[in-house]
Amino acid sequence: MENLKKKTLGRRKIEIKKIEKKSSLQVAFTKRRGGLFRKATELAVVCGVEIGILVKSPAGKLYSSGQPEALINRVAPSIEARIKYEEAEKRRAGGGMWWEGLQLRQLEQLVKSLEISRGMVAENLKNYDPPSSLQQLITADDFVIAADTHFLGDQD
Amino acid sequence: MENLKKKTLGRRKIEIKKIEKKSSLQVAFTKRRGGLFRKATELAVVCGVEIGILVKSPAGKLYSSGQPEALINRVAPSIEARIKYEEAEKRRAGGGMWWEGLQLRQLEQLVKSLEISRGMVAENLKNYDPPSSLQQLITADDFVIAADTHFLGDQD
DNA sequence: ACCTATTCATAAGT
DNA sequence: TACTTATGAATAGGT
Repeated sequence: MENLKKKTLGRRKIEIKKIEKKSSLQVAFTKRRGGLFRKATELAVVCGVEIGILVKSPAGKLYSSGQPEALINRVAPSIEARIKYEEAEKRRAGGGMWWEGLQLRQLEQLVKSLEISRGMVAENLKNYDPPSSLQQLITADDFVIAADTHFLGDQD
Repeated sequence: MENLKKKTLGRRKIEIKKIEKKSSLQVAFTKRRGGLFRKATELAVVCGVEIGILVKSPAGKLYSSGQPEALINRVAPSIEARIKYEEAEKRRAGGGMWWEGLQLRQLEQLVKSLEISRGMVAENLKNYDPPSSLQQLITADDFVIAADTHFLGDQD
């Protein structure tokens, strides 16, 4: 006679809250990271847009999808804009913002440093093809860059 | 008598390739961006990890989920590490890398600028709470920062 | 924007 | 760790 017992209970509804059991968390992280990166790739292709994702794993490793280097070129301008805005806002409102303690020279230096790094990184990355052995150095520095399915290391 | 006609065809399988019809692309982008950000938030909560996402829309607007500012602190070290690695590699292999044209001083300046911006941004963001009116300036500069569902603007 | 049939993602179990 | 599968969740197309 056939075994009528179901092989699994199938997917079951879960609460969106931190999983405490370590082995379950590891499995969930791997599955969900894969799903997230796949969705991101689909969105990028289907809609023809640029996407960058960075995920720091429970073990502290860094995974990426898309063009994470390009993120600097996206984030830096927003920070510059914020600083410029808040500098104006400070004059109008009369102080009290977080950069109060900063010297004007420091502020200028920050903006300039962002401009420099943004420009140079963008320029140099144009014809940059990462050597695979780069992985080792980065791992040694406690930074693992893993592009989509090409992830590294034994954990996560 | 009941209307037996199905109300919709339901979801249908699609090829993962760029949608050309503009209105469909707009709808797909909005839906998929929302889905991606929701998934990212779930992953962050369920697994207790840090995530940053940036998406540039078809119209050029920038949307984010997670802590995009913090990404600088993740990406910058990897670029620094890359530069340091390749500097060593250059000496070993005898040249031919992309930074060949850079003066040593420029290289040092780049690394230093990344360190400065990383440190200062991290320090200052600690007790930073963005004013809502920041949105306007950033929009004017052709950059829209939209955190998850709190997105801005009329398009996308 | 809403609906819903259908596809897709995934929690558990093995 | 990889595979299975029942079920929950996301979404394509229509309205």
